[in-house]
Amino acid sequence: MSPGKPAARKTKKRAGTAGAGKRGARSAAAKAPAVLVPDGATGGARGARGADRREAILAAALDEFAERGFEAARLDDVAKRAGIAKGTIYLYFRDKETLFQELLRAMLTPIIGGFESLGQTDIPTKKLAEHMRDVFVHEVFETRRKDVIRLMIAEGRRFPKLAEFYYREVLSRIFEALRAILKRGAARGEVPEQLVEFPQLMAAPGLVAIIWTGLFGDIAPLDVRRMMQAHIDILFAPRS
Amino acid sequence: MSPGKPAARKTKKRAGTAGAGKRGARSAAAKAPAVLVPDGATGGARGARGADRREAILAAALDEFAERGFEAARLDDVAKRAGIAKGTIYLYFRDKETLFQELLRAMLTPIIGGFESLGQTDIPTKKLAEHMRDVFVHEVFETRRKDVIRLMIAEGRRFPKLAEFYYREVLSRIFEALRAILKRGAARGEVPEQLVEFPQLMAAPGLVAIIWTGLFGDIAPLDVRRMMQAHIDILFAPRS
Amino acid sequence: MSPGKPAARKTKKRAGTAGAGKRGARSAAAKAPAVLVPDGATGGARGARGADRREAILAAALDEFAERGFEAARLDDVAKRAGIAKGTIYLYFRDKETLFQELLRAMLTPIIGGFESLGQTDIPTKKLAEHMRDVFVHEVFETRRKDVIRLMIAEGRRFPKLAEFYYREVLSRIFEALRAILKRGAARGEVPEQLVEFPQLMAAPGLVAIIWTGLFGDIAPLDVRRMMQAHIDILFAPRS
Amino acid sequence: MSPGKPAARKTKKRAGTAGAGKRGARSAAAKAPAVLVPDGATGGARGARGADRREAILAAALDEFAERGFEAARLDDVAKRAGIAKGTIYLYFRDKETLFQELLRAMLTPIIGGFESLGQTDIPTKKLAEHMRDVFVHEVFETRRKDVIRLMIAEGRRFPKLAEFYYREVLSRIFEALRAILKRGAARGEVPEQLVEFPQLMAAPGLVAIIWTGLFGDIAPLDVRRMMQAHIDILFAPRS
DNA sequence: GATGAATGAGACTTCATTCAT
DNA sequence: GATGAATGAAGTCTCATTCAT
Repeated sequence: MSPGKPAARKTKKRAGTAGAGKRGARSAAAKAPAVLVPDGATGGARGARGADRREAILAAALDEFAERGFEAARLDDVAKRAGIAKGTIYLYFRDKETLFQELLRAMLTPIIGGFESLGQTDIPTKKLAEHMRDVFVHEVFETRRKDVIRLMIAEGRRFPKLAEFYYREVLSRIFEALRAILKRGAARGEVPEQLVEFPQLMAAPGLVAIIWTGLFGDIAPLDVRRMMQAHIDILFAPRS
Repeated sequence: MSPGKPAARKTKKRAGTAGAGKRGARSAAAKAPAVLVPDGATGGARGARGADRREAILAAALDEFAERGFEAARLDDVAKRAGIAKGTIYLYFRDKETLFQELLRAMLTPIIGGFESLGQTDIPTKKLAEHMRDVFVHEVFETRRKDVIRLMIAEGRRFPKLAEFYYREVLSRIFEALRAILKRGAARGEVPEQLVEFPQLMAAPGLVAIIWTGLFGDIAPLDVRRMMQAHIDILFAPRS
Repeated sequence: MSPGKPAARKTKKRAGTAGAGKRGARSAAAKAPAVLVPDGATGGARGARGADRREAILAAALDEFAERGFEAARLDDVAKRAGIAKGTIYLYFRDKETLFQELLRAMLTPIIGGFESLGQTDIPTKKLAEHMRDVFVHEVFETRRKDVIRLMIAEGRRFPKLAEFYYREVLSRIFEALRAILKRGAARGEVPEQLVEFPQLMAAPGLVAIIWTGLFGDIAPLDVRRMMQAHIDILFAPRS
Repeated sequence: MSPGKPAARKTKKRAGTAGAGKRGARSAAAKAPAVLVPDGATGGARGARGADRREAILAAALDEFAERGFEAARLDDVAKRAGIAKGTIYLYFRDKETLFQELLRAMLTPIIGGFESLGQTDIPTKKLAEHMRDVFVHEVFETRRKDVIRLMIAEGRRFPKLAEFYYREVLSRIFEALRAILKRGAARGEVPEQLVEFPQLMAAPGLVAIIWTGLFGDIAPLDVRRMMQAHIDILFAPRS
């Protein structure tokens, strides 16, 4: 669970990854590709090989970056995990930085999809909020995407372009949609007015969940779902 | 055959360092020391020098680590920024990792102080919350401590010991105090019950503030104070 | 998801010295490879290159270590002498210490060969001794192996494992064989009894030869062959 | 006895000098000074302080150099062991190399004394040889001088001047005296003629003793005295 | 297209030496 | 004279990137 001693760099002998190389390496790959690549691109005849490779690299990169951060991750390990040669990475990505950025972009983009359509329905805002919470828990928190967001948080400052992209393509859109929903809810008296101006307050527990779990998950587990429910209950409490 | 002169190492002239001390180097030092060092320790005759140096290094390290992260920060730059020689760092810290950890420990520990005493007073919980928000804004958000927390968030996973320390020495205490306050507030009907179980919900906007500002501060400024006020208003809204 | 093992790092297994090749790299390489590598393994198309490099590094390392000792030798110079880049060394040896130890092991191991078979013959012990002296002079004293033994003597204390290896794999075997020979010789009255218990006395002039030549060879040359002959004459003098 | 792991340089914490600093540090100092400094220089009033310091440094240096070799020994440790400040060393010795050379010179010079007078007596050569063996065992082998000779052997090649000095001032004189003795012995038929030309053969077991003990003393102890006796018995065996 | 050996800039760390106190 | 904090050259080792096969 815990990432172990940080100073891994100094140990002379590599910590025996033993089985992990075979088993663990693919685990992420099995999940991620569907997310990273538009359907249909996978099934091709021979040319598909290239796309597969790309996927394998991205999946492996996610594992390594998530585990060690951008600087500490080694392309050597990414290659090993992807089951390819180190040089091959450079056939698909200009350099480490590009790999990192494309990984994050690829993983972050599809998040929006679900949210933007939510505003259409006419169900009670609280129900909507609970649905959003479920989506977050299942599609983000219990997913590799949680790690992607964590990476974004940890490294974002050093990749301003990436942060901007994330804001423009993801956050601003989500908050746009959210704001619309909250506005309607406020109009109906279901939600406090203030949320409209600061939809971040609505999302804050998600952020807490990701960070808390990452840092203190082992020492002080957090029941994320219940926390988010509590938050919703507070926001949507009937007010006088 | 004959090895000739054994390693006759000559020290080159100190020419290089001559005008070394750049004034800009002190920028952070001007702020941090007050935090890092107990008042009065500065003026001494003997040990003071050492403490000063230590402070200068910590201040410079904060700048570098905050800007680049643990791995990417170079001790060379830390030294340059502190206006000292590279080797001097090692007179005060065993290695880069120790420097990093001591920096965070030194900056994080004093955070608790202010919070723990808050529970004693008997003023309305909302007022207390607003006071806490002010403390946060002035003592953390508008301070280098904001960067320290950001560092903790970004690198914490790779320094489990540090994360544990932070949880044990800082967070758990703050939440302990917070929980007591909220309990009393809930008993008086000022605060929703759920906050007692999840005091994280109370602190969440602070987290949002730090991360948002760090990543999107330039693109999409956030009025942190107002956001936190909105949050308080929602939590303490009279409920039916 | 979970950070799992801290490192996916694997120890690179060097596919042994299996593949081989000669053709020297530099001065010492011209001599050493024949010693370090079994003949006939040269032909391979693929691995040959790697083995060559390895040989070149070992040869260069021998030069540098012999000239300056373990600590003072610089890998930079080893690389330069081998005609490769600094980093390349680390593709073949984990670190400086490993390089040093593998060098000594590789050079010392084959020494035993010649000696162990000597006991089989039935020629007079004195003739045997003279033959051994010739082997020593040609295979050790006039060879790079002389330097290796010098290194072993000079640095052995700081590498107890290596010293133990040398004793176990080389010396004890040689002395075993020697003792058998001397025992037979003593039974025949050709050799003084005492030599059986202290075969070191038989080998002592070899040690003297190596050390004397190393230290005073230029100032006070020593006719090693004649000295060893004198020693043999004394030991095998007919006694009353 | 054994120097421990060779890679001491890499361990983060210095091998626990703990007790050694107090106890071990003085051990050598207690013995060496008498050797290093002409009698009478010690007892002065106040000025003696300087000579004492010098002695302390030399004694400490011997310990450190013997344990780690010239390159690996750190002046910091020498100072610590001598109970002085690092900079003080430079008040007495120009630099590390000078310290090393003066140490060896100081320790090696007095060795000759005893030997040169031996030739005067008229006792049987074998008795003389046995006496010399006793002197060697007590004054060299069981003494710090053994380490000095070991150092000479290990580092001599890198300090040609020192080797030359040793040869000129020590070895050549000893062998001169030895040769005279052996010549007389040979004339009387007590000793084989050949020894006169190669007195090294007489001294060889001493060399073996020092080196063997240093390298394999722990694994395969050697009864030095008996070995030397055996050697003498062989050399002086009545011959037909 | 793939490979992986090779490269070499660059990071951390050590330690002989200096010098202000 | 002593001190020991400070210096910075130098050494080991890592790893992103290249390129011949």
